[in-house]
Amino acid sequence: MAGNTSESGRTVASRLLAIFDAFDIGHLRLSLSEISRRSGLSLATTHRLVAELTAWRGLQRDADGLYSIGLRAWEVGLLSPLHTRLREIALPYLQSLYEASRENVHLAVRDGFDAMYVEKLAGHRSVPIVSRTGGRLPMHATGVGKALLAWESRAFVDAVLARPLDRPTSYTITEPGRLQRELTDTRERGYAVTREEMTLGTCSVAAPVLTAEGAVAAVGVVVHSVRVDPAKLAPPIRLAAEGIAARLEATRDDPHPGYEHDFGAAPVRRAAGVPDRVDRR
Amino acid sequence: MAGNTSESGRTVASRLLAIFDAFDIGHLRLSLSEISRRSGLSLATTHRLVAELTAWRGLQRDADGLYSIGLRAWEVGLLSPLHTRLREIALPYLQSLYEASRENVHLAVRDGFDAMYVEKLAGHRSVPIVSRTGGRLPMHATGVGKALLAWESRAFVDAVLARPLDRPTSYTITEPGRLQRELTDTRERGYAVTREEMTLGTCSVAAPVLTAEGAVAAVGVVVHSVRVDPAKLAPPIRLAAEGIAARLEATRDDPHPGYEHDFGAAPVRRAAGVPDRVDRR
DNA sequence: GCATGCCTTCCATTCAGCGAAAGTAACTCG
DNA sequence: CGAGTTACTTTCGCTGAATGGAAGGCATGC
Repeated sequence: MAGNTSESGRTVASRLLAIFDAFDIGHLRLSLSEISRRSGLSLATTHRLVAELTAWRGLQRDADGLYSIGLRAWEVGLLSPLHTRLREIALPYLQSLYEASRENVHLAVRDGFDAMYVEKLAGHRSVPIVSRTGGRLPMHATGVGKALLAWESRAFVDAVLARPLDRPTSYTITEPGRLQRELTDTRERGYAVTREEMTLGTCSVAAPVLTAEGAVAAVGVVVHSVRVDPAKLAPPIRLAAEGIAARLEATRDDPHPGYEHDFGAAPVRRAAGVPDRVDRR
Repeated sequence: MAGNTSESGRTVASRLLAIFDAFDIGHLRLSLSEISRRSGLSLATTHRLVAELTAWRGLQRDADGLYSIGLRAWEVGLLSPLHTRLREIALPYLQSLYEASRENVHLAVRDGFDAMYVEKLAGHRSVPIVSRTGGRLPMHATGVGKALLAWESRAFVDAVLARPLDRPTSYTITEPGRLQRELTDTRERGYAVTREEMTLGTCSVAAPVLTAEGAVAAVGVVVHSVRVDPAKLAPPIRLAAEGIAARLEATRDDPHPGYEHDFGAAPVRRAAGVPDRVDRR
């Protein structure tokens, strides 16, 4: 870096991003020292960069001195096409699906080797489950994951199978051969089914959102094992997935279907005299 | 910066963040040159920093060469307490409110001088409105905004009144005196009401989420003007707001109520051989 | 074929960024 | 009560990472 010593070749940008990387779902609030340790940066560097991030409100410092991800980071993240496009288009379909089934409804995409949950609808009556918006679960053990995987290239599936596969329950399918067959079935059937492979007592049915790009997302429903009949559950899910796919194709060039009247498109005010939080102590 | 010439005193970190700032709801997809222009960075610098951000997947480059906010930025943003705590706690209450009213239900916080929408529930039947998750609207013209403002300090309200106030409709209240009185009424009444002040034909009722910290959020409902009776709408909204406040107070020290079983808390895999998107061209 | 716009790479210059170290502050423990 | 611990903040002199101009490549369009 510009400067003194230590790990050469590391850019300032990578250090700044390492600070974001220090946070995850199990570490939502960190002290300065913890950020320093988890990011591998010296305390002095961490201090300076964290201060800069905090001024931008990518981080926020709570009353007890701990840092967490800030409002501005949240705001910027929501500009992702995942939110503004995919989720926006999918939401009405997911809503209908939820209202028809009153069960957990999921929208997921593939990210690396994980299924990443973009949206989750759940009511009081739904089975409580581990997924959460912004969360990741293994592809081979979830409905949406298998739906995504089944339409991936052979090479990609092989890459997945070559890795050690998590086994959250004793029903989880981790044998390459069985999983391969499972994926073939899924593709022929048009939808994926899991039976207690992620969580004991719950099953899921999921269908891919198929566009010219392939399976860009998957829609799934999670229910109690006892009340499941995949064949009955599947048609409305497939319909929702196909509806989303059609809307995606139809609006391919429209970056932001829906917000023609974009009030609030004004540039974000930077700090300058705007009290972030009035001190009430 | 470490380096050549130009605007001295600007840090690398601020330049990196300026790249994020180049995006907003009206500019979801930008070319490299556009990012360069909008951020005020030289093309070479932009190129380098954008490349670094893209490698981290804070940005993504689409098939047509345009950049947008990436999956990793979205993922990190969702670690904000706004999402993991406030929204998580509030969601069941908002759901009930939605199911009871079948109208647009909002959860908002104050950010600077704006009301910022943290969550929005809407069905087909609801009035179509301008708000969106992650969006901002002026405080003086919205239900949730007035609910937040009414419990702010006198000094803060004065600061708001001292600024030029947007006037989206002819019903918008911008006269300081009237707005002050409106806020006093709101505080006495316990909830805020707007009548076509943001959008013609719609009204809203909103209540603050009051904790020891003050009005940390607000819950609101937006309906067609014709079918509105604020006094009837208010009780369930206040109940929801109070429920949320109580849960917030009760879980004050629990950073993440709900995810005891945090599957997926594994550290995020960095790039290294994980195909972000298999090229299917 | 020339102009235009966009992206990428190269490179000499130089100042922003670095970490050690010292300072401050809040607790704990004997 | 003082010594020790842990966490955070600030200072400072050295230096190599970051910078932007320039030049090259590659599309469009006229």
